Amino acid sequence: MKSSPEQGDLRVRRTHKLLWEALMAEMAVRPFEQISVSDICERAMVHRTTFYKHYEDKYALLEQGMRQMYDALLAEAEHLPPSAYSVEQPPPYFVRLFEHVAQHERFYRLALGGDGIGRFQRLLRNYLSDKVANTLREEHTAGALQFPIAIHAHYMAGAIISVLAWWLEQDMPLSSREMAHYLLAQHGPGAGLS
Amino acid sequence: MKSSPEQGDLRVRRTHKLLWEALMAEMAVRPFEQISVSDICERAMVHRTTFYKHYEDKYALLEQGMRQMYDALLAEAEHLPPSAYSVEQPPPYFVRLFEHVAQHERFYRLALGGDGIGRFQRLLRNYLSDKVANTLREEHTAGALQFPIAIHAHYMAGAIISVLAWWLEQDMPLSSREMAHYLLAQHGPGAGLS
DNA sequence: GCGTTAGTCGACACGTTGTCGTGTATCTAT
DNA sequence: ATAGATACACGACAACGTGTCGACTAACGC
Repeated sequence: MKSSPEQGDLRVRRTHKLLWEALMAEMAVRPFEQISVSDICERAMVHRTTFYKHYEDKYALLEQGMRQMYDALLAEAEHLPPSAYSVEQPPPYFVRLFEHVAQHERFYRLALGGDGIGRFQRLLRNYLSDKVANTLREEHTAGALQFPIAIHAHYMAGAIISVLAWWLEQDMPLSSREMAHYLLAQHGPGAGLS
Repeated sequence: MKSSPEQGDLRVRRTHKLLWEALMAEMAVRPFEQISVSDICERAMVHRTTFYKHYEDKYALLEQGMRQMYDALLAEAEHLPPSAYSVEQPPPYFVRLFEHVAQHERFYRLALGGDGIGRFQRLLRNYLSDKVANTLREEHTAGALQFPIAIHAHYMAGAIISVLAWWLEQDMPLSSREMAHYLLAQHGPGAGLS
């Protein structure tokens, strides 16, 4: 119990790390579809048979990485309600979101930039639209709805992701706080989620 | 000049059509990445060598189809300004947009649904954000900007695409006019593009 | 009708994929 | 520290998709 085992076998963790980083490096050069398992293994200096002992194919590897990034986001954000908001102070939830993206910049550049990773964008969009929908439901429980919550939620989710992508593409010229502020400013006061 | 040649060789047009429809049919079943040229040719009943005489690979085929859909959208929408708008009458530009998507439902289901076609979404997002940005620039030429036009434009573009995707996924429960109305209603009056 | 061109056919070398069995290094638990 | 389990490396393998070739046939446009 002297050294915390962190988790599992050291060799396994190393292999996973090597393969993931090799994939990321490869994706920075050419699109995912035309990266072969051989390419990944060669760069990772891992034998190809070893790859197949861990993943079914390259999609499984990508899926796991995506999943981990997604879980990290959930862990950071689950205790932050997106509703707490005053006009001058940008809501901590959205600030945190931008910080999270900045922190994992390399991954999000691949996921949201260029042709993007459709699968991850879908995951993220569903998560955000759920978050927004829940907030909307809490806010006007008795208030008359001018339009379906679902539309509003998907509208916001798409907008957020698009702005995130723009932010990354511009090499993050504004701070997370500024971006969070602008993001909600777009929506206008009194239009919900304010 | 009796029968209008439409364009070019009949055989070529037939082959293009067959290959494109085969690809669409195939994409309705399995994701694009794991569709082989052989699959497409088999379904299209076209010899594989013929495929390679027209396209470099399956990506080229997809690209051409995308391009044609995109050009069709431009042709329909270029003479419709997105700005002409009164609160009760939804703007013709957005109504037209929804109608266009409904008209080519099968393609847009593939492009925006599931994992989507990242490349096309990127094309569409850039087009929409340009459109929005131009409108914004015209509207308040002298008005003080509360936030960068670029952010606003990308915000709107992402929102529109996301709502379109939702609409298709729900099997289009609302009319194009209703959707266009809701789309702008989200944004709230006085928040630009109104 | 005649020349041109698209399409078919079979075959080829090449790279990638996924899966073996065997041997070796390295981790975990006692 | 040692013994047993397990991850990894290695080489080989068949199966498949890819992209290209030359020669033959069918269909189109003028």
